[in-house]
Amino acid sequence: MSEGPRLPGVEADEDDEDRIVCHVDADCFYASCERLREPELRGEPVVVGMGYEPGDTIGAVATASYEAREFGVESAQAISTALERLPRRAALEGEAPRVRESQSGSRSPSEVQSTSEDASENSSGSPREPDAEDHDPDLTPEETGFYRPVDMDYYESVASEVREILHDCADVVREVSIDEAYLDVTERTAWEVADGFARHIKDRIRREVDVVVSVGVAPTMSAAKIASDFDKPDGLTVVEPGEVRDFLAPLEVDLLHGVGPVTARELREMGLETAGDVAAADPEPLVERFGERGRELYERARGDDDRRVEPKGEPKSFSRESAFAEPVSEPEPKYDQIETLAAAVADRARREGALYRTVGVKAVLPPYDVNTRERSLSGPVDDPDLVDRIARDLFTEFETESVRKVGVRVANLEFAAADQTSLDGWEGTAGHRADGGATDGETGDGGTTAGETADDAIDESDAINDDTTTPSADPRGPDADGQSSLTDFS
DNA sequence: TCTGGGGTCCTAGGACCC
DNA sequence: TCTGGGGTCCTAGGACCC
Repeated sequence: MSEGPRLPGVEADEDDEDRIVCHVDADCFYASCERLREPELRGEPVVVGMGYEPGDTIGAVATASYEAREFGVESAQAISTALERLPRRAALEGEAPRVRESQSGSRSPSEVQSTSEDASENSSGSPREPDAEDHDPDLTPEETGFYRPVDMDYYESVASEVREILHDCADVVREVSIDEAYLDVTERTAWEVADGFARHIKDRIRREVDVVVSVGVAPTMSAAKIASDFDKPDGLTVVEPGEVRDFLAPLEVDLLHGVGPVTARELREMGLETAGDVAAADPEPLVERFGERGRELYERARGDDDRRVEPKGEPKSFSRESAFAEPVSEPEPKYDQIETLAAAVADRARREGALYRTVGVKAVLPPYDVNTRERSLSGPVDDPDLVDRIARDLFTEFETESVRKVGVRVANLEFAAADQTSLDGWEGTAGHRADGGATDGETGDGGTTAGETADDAIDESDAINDDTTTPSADPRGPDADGQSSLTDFS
């Protein structure tokens, strides 16, 4: 096997074949959540849009219910495109205001009330949406759907209920995203009854949270992932050891995890259409073309994957970005956005207890030209003003460009609570900078850290002040910020 | 599909160190 | 001063995932 040296205490190889890995994947999760609090949406086409406001036509599809997908609405599609294929139900209400009631039959008389509390904090809660377009007299209700904006806080609350069940069903859980997780259930079940165990997980989630999930069970993470996709929605697929390669063989290459449109096209150009083709191919050309990913692809296609299910570690970066309704050339709106995003990112980091050592910006120029710039500091900081100043400075390059989207990011995170002192000690001094402040013992003491970071902050702001030429972007001026940093910390 | 938002990992060149 | 090899960090871009 292509196994590196093992850490002491980890079991030997033969153990790997005995893992039972479960991949649990909620079906069109955001749409399911919307139906939880708005039961009238059950059975209807539902589209949840990101960057979308009720009644608007901007944004993109985050999730489309299966009913909506039948109209050709797809994930990541522009809302404007989705609306062409599936007009808003609201567009009918001016002419046929009773449509919804007649559809939902003898449902509880308080159906409108049930959403009124949503409406109070978020005007999107009511099923009645503002009309954005002219009514099409030829539309029937059956040809329309409901559009809702993403509400992550609510989805997160639902997800945490699901998560609780998952942790109850497995010793190790790796949460991949809000709607997806791997479980190592080796100690909880056996292959002969894995099917029933997976059924049990599905049933519990359905009963206790009223969310539908698809489950894949397999001896490896990659096969379990594909298995859970195999029979969506409400799927349950078990692939036992020894069956993996045959299970994968007929699948098209783009169903393999890590194969997107670009790689799929290149694989096809190499004459590899299915996972079976990849598994039977000479791995060398794959490695030559795709590097390590090629090797991985080859192994995964053969069912070889020795990754263990492990809990997810700390995040590596935080970012926020936002698109303009149309490309912007003037500096001010862009700097305003940068300022907002920088504040949001810095706030997030602070809430999560993260220090950051790198600040970056993103500028997307038409047609879709992604540019990133970043700068690393000599030590980790928690300094919102600094994030703002560095972000502005990095962005000056794009000041006068036409820009359709901007973003701000912090990375190289360090979490105060994390103690990994045993692994990256100070014996390899070569790689370390002279200051070494952050790793210099006493990591728990906030005062020390703040002191160190204040120095870094000042160094940085000085450097920026020197070449900041923006005339009047910031009324307070960079100097004022530098001063406040200094007084805050020292 | 004319393009949202939040992430991860990989690659490649250059700087810099030993 | 030139040459060599190894290692790490930094930056930019790209592919991919949900």
